[in-house]
Amino acid sequence: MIPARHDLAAHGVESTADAHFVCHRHHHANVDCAQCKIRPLSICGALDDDELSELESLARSAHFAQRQAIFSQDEKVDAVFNVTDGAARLYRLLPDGRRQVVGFAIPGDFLGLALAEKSIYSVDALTPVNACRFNREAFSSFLDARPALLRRLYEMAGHELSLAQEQMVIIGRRTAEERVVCFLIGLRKRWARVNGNSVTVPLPMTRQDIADFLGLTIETVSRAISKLAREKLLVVVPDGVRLLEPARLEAIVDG
Amino acid sequence: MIPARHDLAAHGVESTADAHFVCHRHHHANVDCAQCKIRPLSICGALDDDELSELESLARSAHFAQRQAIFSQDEKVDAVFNVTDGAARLYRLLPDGRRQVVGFAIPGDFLGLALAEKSIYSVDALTPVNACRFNREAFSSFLDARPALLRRLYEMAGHELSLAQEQMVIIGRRTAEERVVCFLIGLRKRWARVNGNSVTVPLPMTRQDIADFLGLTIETVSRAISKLAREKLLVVVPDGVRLLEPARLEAIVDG
DNA sequence: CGTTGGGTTGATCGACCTCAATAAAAGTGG
DNA sequence: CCACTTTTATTGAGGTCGATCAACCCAACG
Repeated sequence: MIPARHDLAAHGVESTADAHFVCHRHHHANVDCAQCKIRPLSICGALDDDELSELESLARSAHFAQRQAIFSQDEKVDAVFNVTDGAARLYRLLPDGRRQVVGFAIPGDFLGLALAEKSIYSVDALTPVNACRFNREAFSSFLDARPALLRRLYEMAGHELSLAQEQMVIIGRRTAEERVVCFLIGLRKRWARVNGNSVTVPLPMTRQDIADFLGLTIETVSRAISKLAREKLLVVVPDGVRLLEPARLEAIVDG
Repeated sequence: MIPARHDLAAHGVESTADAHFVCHRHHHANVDCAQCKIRPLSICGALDDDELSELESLARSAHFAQRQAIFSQDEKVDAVFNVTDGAARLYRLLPDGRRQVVGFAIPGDFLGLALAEKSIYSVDALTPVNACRFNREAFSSFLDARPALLRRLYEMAGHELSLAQEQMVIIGRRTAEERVVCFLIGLRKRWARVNGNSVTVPLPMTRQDIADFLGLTIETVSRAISKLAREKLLVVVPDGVRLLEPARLEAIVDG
């Protein structure tokens, strides 16, 4: 049987790829890098003051409502984004509706890293998202004149690649429980750059999103989390989990 | 139960990471880019004549025997390679011996793309391998002075990333038979750049390697190939398969 | 207060894994 | 060149982890 097929409608989003052109309060506003809390986490951290102000002039602030599309699979990409607030999911759909989430974006993450003309996956907002928007071609040209930034992006691409390979190991060779634990530990580590390393891991995505990220079903994810809670390794809190024994969780994964 | 655990010994390689320092006939020989058949496929294709001769002077020809290690997981990387002949497997091991193959390298592929100090995976030769060897730090410096090459590598990294994400979809959301068909079609497409698009797909890797790439067991891979052969979609030939009906195979995958 | 979208839990089923036997290659040494 | 071993691949029988199907809970919300 075919695993994890579900209705395309179930993943429907409220808007199309270029929906970010609709007007919002903040749309087309310039950005203020000086105030930006996530600058050191993002590509902008690689720039000196002059470069930063140049890049700043290319950037426009953008906002996406929850569930709004940021990219759509197989469609043209005309802008790239640096996420400053909120979270998004990146996923690919098979023709019959099976879905694989290939990643989640949180503040500091760059969307459209490959600068490809067409997106090979869809991205939509899990929560309201604020981002810096760059015209793709303008950004690409800027890059050609700024080897330091290009180098930084190259390093980020290498990092993404290693995360993707790690995810292959998780999906290909780990048990359901291990997958869930890897996911929670990995996500906590990523949030740490934004939140400090709190033991509370925000989960802005649904169980279905987690399942589609881990190659599992929603029921299996739910059961795994329940089991971990029963074993007092974590507690489920609104919109997340609190890890009670990070060390024992780590042991499940690399023991 | 834990899937696909096997003895570490079963994957043992005959040599350590820096075994390429042992002498061979061609070791430390200069390379001759003018004679290189795979130049247009590789990073070198991005260079003009001046740049190429500069890069040529950094390159030394290297040879690896079958099963010899090229990189080792968690160990220092002091050189990167451009494969000119042969094939290699890239894989990660879990502490208990479970293995995930994250990719296969064929002529034209670059090993060490991320230029990381430590390798996150192991690489060893499936067949005798010839490659251009570059000192990692020297290559990295060369890169800083050659934005065009950096850009090319950045694009290659983006391509690798999209392959890795595609592989996530395959492992996470496809059935065993689909995985095997995706693998054969995808590999054929990659060989096409080297061999022309022959319907014969060379398989220098073992069934175990394929299984570890697809998140399956060797038995499941074997059964899937047998089934495809029984259905006259392919025939098994020494060291490979011949695809009899590529169109129907494609249909299994994107139907 | 009915509806709707998540989430949890239970019972059953099946795709793939495990275990086992055999076959076919590929080395190896005499 | 041929026994002998070792490695790799195939095939079968049976077991299991996670999928499927289904019921139910709960909070949000118009």
